[in-house]
Amino acid sequence: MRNVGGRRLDVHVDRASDVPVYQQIYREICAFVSSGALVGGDRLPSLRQLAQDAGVSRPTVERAYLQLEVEGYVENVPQSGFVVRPLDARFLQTTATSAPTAPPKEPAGRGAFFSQFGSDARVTYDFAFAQLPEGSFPSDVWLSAARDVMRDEPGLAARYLDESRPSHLQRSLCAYLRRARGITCDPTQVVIMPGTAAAIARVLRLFAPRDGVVAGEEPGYRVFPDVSRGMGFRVVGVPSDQGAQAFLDGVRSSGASLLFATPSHQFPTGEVMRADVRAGLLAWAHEDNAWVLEDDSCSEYRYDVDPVPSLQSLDGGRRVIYLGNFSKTLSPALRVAYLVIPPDLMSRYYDAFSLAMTEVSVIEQELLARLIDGGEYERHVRRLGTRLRHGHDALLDALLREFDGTQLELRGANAGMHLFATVCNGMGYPELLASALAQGARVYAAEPYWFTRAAPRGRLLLGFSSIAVKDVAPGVAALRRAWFPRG
Amino acid sequence: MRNVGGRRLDVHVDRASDVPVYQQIYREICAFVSSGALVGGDRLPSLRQLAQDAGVSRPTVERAYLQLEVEGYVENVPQSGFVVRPLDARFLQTTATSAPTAPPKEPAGRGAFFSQFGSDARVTYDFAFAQLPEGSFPSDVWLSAARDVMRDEPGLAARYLDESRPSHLQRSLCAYLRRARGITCDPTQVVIMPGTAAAIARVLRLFAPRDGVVAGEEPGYRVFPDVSRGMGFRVVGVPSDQGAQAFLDGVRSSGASLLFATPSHQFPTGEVMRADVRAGLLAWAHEDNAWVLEDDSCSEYRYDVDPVPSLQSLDGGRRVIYLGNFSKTLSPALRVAYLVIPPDLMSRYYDAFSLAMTEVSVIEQELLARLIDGGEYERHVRRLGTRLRHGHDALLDALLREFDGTQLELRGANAGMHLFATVCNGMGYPELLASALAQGARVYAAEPYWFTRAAPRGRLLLGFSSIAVKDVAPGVAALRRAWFPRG
DNA sequence: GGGTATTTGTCCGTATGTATG
DNA sequence: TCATACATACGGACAAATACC
Repeated sequence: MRNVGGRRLDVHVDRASDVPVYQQIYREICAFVSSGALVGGDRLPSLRQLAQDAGVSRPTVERAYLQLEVEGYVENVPQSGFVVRPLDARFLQTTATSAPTAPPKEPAGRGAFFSQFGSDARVTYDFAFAQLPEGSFPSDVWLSAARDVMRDEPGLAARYLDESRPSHLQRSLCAYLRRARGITCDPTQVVIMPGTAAAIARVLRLFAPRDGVVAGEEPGYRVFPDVSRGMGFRVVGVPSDQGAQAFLDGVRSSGASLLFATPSHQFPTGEVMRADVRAGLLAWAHEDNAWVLEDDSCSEYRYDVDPVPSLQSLDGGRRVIYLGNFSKTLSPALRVAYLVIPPDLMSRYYDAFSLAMTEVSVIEQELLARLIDGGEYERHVRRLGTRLRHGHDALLDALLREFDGTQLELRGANAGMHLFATVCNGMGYPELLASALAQGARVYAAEPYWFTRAAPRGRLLLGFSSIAVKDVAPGVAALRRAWFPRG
Repeated sequence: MRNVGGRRLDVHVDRASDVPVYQQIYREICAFVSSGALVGGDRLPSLRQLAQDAGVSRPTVERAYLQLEVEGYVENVPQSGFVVRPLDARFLQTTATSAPTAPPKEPAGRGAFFSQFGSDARVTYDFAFAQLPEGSFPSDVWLSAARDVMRDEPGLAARYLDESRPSHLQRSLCAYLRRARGITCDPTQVVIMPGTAAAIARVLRLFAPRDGVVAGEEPGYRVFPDVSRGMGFRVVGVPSDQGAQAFLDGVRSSGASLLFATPSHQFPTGEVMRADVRAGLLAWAHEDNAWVLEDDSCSEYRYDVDPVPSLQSLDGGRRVIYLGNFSKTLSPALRVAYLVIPPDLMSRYYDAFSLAMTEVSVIEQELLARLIDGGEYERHVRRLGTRLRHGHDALLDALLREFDGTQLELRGANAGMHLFATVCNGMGYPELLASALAQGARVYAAEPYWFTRAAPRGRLLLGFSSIAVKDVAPGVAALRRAWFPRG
């Protein structure tokens, strides 16, 4: 056992430093161990010795040694001294080598993908399609509900959630879905998830890996095929833009055990799934023991008639997994979605997720539940709906005024937050977007929503939810100048 | 084409009903279609005809017909009439059959699992081990930060998040982890996840399905093996309670490419991973091209020395994936955890999650970032730390007073939120818990934290984080009465 | 077979009670 | 408290399709 107490251990203390003295001593000895200057079996200098050598008080050294002992660098032999433990220092990072590494490069295209949704100085007229109007979030009722939660439930934040009983939000959503969407279910069937993608992934977990094929509307909400493929499923695209027969044929021949669909407001076409198609879909699900994952997002906004009923309500919730969220009504920033699991899937669900804890802030859950119970949520949705209708009417008017039917075909009017347009001027997607941008207007390509076939030309999304009503007419005029300059 | 206009369609309107007249008409016709009373090709009565028959005005009928048309029950032949579409009604739920189904049965044991964490009238002294003190959540700074966010960022809630740049919270956490835990990373390496389980699942997604074996400390945080198995991994348990050599041997022979570990505060034993073991672990990771998932939860609370450094900092973040959360510092109800992905895993990460959107409320993220930036977070953690120390000291004192070393062995003192105790009275787990409960005290079995081997007898968790200090001494006396009645 | 009367949907507005802010 | 907005129900004028003479 080498006794380092013999030769002097060179510990330097800088009293001017911001780092406490005991930490300086601790760090230097750590560095000696990492660098091999101190090796296993070496004895540290005695407390008094080092205190004297470094010119500090004994308790200061003691504190450093205790830290070293707790961390296991040294062993404290009672009434004898501190002995360094043997240690394989080859891969220990010393301060010298811990230079900041270069930030990892992100893949090409990622930035472009996200920044298309970001702000851009060149854009005067942004026909964004899933954003809410600036300032539409009900901050005041939100904050007041937050105050109430903090006052009424002081223990909520401290406790781990007790998931043995349905939560307040599960019960509130169950009642809301019953009166608003005709959904019949028990609160235990309601699952709160952090966003639609997470909800889709959870549903897919009930199917992997036995049933390898799933189907989704094409064009359709892109997240479904992306998540499915990421989890190892094969995804069949069922044509959602070529009529009822093509759709049902596609479903029947898909061989899938799960179909993702948006019956009350197809994304991106904005159309309603006809009653006969719904009936055919349910017949398929019942006969082939398959399931429909109904994404009911945006069903709240309907400007000519009442909201169309959910597929789940037509089926009595037997073969339909229901999926909704708050992204289009309160805020996409909330990241809250909810599933209703059919009774016959619940045992599968419990097998996989019986002990899973919720992944959504319990505080925000309680808050949401109160907004729903108190009726503030539905009032807010109604108010927002009329606001959106003004944007819808303005956009539709302007488009019909500036373009004729041979130039622009429109689908999905009277609902949602966007129109689905086909521009018939022969331009490809990059050209359509770039020429609009050159006139100060931003529109969005529908191309990404095809995922197994090539997208047809000229399909665009024109959102009316976040653009100011006064900007709609000049924005549409800009689009006409961009696409039909001689018109 | 049958003309239903000929024979009268029996539509009854109840003017006393709460249901609007137009909806009553709509519903009745829907029911006729579902039941087959109206079939494909039938013509609906004309607007005027039905209006007269039902005794309502024409626009009312018009409204019902428009709803039916939008939903696709009928086709509108312009200026001619409404024709019913053919439809396969076999699986359409009619109102009669949609009786509420019985709530699905949950599996046995689920309720028991969760209710062990719930409240229980028999419990006077609850030594809960992961709960925070009632009222410890900083409601006032939270609410005031919420107000600030709503005021300063009115657009935050309306916009979809732009993930092309690191978020505020990513940057704040990066700086915090650097100063508090010695972590060197770029903000792009920080991933915000909705809870620890979700974070573990995301890490595992980087390894599936090529590397089928993962390893975890045993006993250890139960969520890791549960999530891993749920995702199809084989989990090897590495003994964490049998000394350094057994642990390192276990790691080396595991054949795993990922090890889950809690170096700064092993769960549940509460001990610190010694420096020599850390060095050996890093050597294994570097030599075998394996990765360590370091769960640094609870590292903030250390009552004798400074918090012990993270394994990630010793490694320079090369082979260590760092995992932290706010469950033990702010609130488990928040459901926020964070990962730091090593640079050499980032390309794999981008491959899988490049386009993934965050799953944590952006509002809460902004709020957390402000608490961190403003120093309120660290102040809160310090304040909570001293409060927990009082509980720790009281519990340790009481245990050493009531029990002697042959009756009760203690581990993991001076840190965390619980002590790891071995009761040497020959009782099994049910008996230990039940006898304590009979005296009004609740303690927690460590049994679930063994997942490949049988748990040894008598290991318990005694939490000191949420019990009132004044209750500690009588609670411990109750335990002594329960376990050593003659003592 | 063409003009006309009738039936049909379509579009315009208005009144009223209720809920909202 | 009161003005406003909204949902519901209603009536008339118009135009296209159809049936009939």
